[in-house]
Amino acid sequence: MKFPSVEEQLAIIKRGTLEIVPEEELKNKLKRSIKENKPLRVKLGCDPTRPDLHLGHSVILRKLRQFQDLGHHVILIIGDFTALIGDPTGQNKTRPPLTSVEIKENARTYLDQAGKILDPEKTEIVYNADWLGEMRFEDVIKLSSSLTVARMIERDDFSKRYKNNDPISLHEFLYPLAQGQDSVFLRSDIELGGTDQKFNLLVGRDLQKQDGQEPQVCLLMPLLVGTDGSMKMSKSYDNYIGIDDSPNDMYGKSLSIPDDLIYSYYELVTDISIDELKRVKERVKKDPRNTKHDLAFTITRMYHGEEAAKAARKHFEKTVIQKDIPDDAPVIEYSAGTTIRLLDIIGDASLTSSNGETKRMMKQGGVTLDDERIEDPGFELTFKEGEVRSLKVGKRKFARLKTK
RNA sequence: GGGGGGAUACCAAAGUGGCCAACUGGGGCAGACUGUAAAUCUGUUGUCGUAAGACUUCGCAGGUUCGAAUCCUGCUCCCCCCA
Repeated sequence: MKFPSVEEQLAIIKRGTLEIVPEEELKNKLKRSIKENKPLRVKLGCDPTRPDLHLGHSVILRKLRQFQDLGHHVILIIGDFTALIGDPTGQNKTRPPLTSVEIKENARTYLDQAGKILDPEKTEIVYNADWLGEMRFEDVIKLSSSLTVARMIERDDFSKRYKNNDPISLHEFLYPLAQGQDSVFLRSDIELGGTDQKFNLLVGRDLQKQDGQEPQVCLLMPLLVGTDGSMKMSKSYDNYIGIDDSPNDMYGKSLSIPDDLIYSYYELVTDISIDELKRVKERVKKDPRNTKHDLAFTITRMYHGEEAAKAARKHFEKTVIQKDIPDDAPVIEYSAGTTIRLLDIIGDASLTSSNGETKRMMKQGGVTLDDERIEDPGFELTFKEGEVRSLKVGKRKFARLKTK
């Protein structure tokens, strides 16, 4: 394997990266790696508590992929042991512990999804229970002597919880130490993480130094802002675009981001070249609409391929712009002569979660049958031979009513 | 070990015997508008019922009362302060 020059590597590594601590050390590591023809060990710990990956996670995973493409060695740590603690970073509550069965299950789905971004052939996967689970209480005590309480509680998340009279369990203090111990064990050269992970990653440096190792370089990626345009992308805020989302959802959700996020999405979650990125910057100002549509297309194509992306674009134009019902709407069949209330059809097909909700939607004008608003909850229809009607409930639920 | 406070719908938070299916904010949903599933504005937000109305819900289990989220008893869980 021949490595590109330090400058070329840096250009790629720095794309979208918020902070490199410290950059000088990274340069030295890269230089040495070229000289000795030895790949750097790049580490990412993942938390198998919430296995549904979204574009926010993809920012870091894609960065890892870039390291792989540059020829470096990537190690993905499944935090099966640390999941027993739960990363307190940014949390306002103690996390509920998971059972080991759940953790295993989650780890598998995590790897499945991460495999869409990383090169699975070149990824070393390790489980941190393998070494953390072996430590003796004595080792843990020694480890915990390297951090002071003052340093822990000056962290924003902890100090807030403390002030709010929210509980902080002692074991949560151990999380950064456990994560740092991973770096010691794996002798990592670089660790990736979101900016909110800065504290945890820096602890790794301390512990490595204490162990007599050369400390790792910390590479901090920005937190991707979610589709709501204000908070970080997260499943719990429901502002996320999932890696497993359907092409239609992916396309639609991508379009819903505010315009001023277009550039950073191109930078952080797509694979367009650095040159193209420069052009995007100009284009956003002149033509936000099409730039955003292209972004949605590019993202959808990355995860579902060209054809699916085209179909998703068409679907969006049809349903959202023209407010038509899509071709692939589910078909509901009743036999000829059946007379039934529309309310019951919607209920039977579970297009809403209760009859109350259906009625509410009807009252608010959200239920349409063949382009005609149905506001009367008692509305009945009779199925006639050979008839097909289109039903729309709310913005995004459709069905075709057919006579059997 | 001692003392104090708390548990209310998806979340936060009012309510302290009938006017409570429960104020308000966030979130969600719908409508209008828009290049957009963004922003904004408006409406809506327990279940069943076309409706009238009925039923279930305020940590859990009992009790008092014509009537309880609100009062009493026991239980569970949580937080703070002092040591």
